Amino acid sequence: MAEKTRRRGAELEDAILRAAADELAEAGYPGLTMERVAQRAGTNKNAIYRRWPNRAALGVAAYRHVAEDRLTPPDTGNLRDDALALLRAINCGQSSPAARILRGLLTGVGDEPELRQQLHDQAAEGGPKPWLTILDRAVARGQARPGARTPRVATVALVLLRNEFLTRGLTTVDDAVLVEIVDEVYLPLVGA
Amino acid sequence: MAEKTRRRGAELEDAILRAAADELAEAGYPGLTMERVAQRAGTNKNAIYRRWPNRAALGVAAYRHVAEDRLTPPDTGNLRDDALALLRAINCGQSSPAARILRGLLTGVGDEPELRQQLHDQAAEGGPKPWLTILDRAVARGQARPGARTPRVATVALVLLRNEFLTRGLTTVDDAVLVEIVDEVYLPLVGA
DNA sequence: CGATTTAGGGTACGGTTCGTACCGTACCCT
DNA sequence: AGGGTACGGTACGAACCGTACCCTAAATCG
Repeated sequence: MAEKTRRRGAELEDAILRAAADELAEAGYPGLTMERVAQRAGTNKNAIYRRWPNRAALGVAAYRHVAEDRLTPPDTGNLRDDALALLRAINCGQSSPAARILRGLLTGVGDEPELRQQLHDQAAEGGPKPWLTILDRAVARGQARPGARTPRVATVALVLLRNEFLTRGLTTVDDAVLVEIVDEVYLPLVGA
Repeated sequence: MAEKTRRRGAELEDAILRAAADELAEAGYPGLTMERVAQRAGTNKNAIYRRWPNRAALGVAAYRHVAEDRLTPPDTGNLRDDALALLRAINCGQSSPAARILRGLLTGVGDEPELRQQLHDQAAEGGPKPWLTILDRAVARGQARPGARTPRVATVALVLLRNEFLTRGLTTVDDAVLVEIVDEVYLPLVGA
């Protein structure tokens, strides 16, 4: 009968999250179906609903699994190149399916502030940490003013890029836009 | 029987759009249901699907119907107050229930690039024009550098506020956030 | 003024998906 | 060995989308 042993606990949970992440990558959040996730994970909806209360929660949890690859902040010795490298990594990089997924999640989470908070915190494209890192180095080199080291200021370029994704509905933005964001906004904003 | 004459054409279309806009304002895009719109408009889904191919198209059309009021840029004689006034007008949405609807649509219209394009073109909280207007006046007063008069730079505050709406899922942002956006980002960016 | 065309009203239906409930069974622990 | 827990399978109700069908009011035209 080729019966494998019945999975339990963490092993099964991991399989579910992996299946959900695959579905997200293939069909995006609108295509994330509980039944298909269950089938792909070789289990049933029961095991899913015992862990997450609804589809949105599963989606957010699975997104965690996908977007695990943190951006490692570049260190070119030049703030402009660092910022461009970060934007390009988000834009072209492997996280471009992640952008689509994130967009779908933002639409689907609805009125659940807790899930939105999770998305916003850890979320999206590495969060504020890499930006604060490159800013710290720039301040040390005298290329940025110390007052710029706040999350709001540091992530302005990220927010502008995200805005391009959201309003234009694209998964990739023209490189000239990245240059424009850096040269017209980011450097004048944080520069000394 | 108090039978009113059967509505047709533009009259019925107007009633449907009005009902859809009301539903959008109350429950947001996820709560926009064809059957409820039909019931609220005193008709049935038939009349709706004869005019719009699907739910998303109806949502965008309903937004169009109520989004006429443009923001008139304030003129306080002070760039900081002008910018705050614009942000507050968008935030409170008192100028238009349309703003709230737009937020719901932006978060709710998922993977339909055509509709997203329509929203982005015609809409978006007044667009860059009022921001360019207050910047022009500020430049004339010596409160802003001339190079800041580009759409990308001028609308940074708007984009940051929109980002708050989208990532936090709120319909209203705390006023302190507006002040932070203006003082930490906008003024340092455009100031001379 | 009567006949024809058009468009709205009412309703039912298929398909899909969410989320829940029930029941039998394999696994873990003591 | 025995019990509690968690998994597998399945069926079900509810909501919603989009479509189909028939009937009727209204506009249009001969």
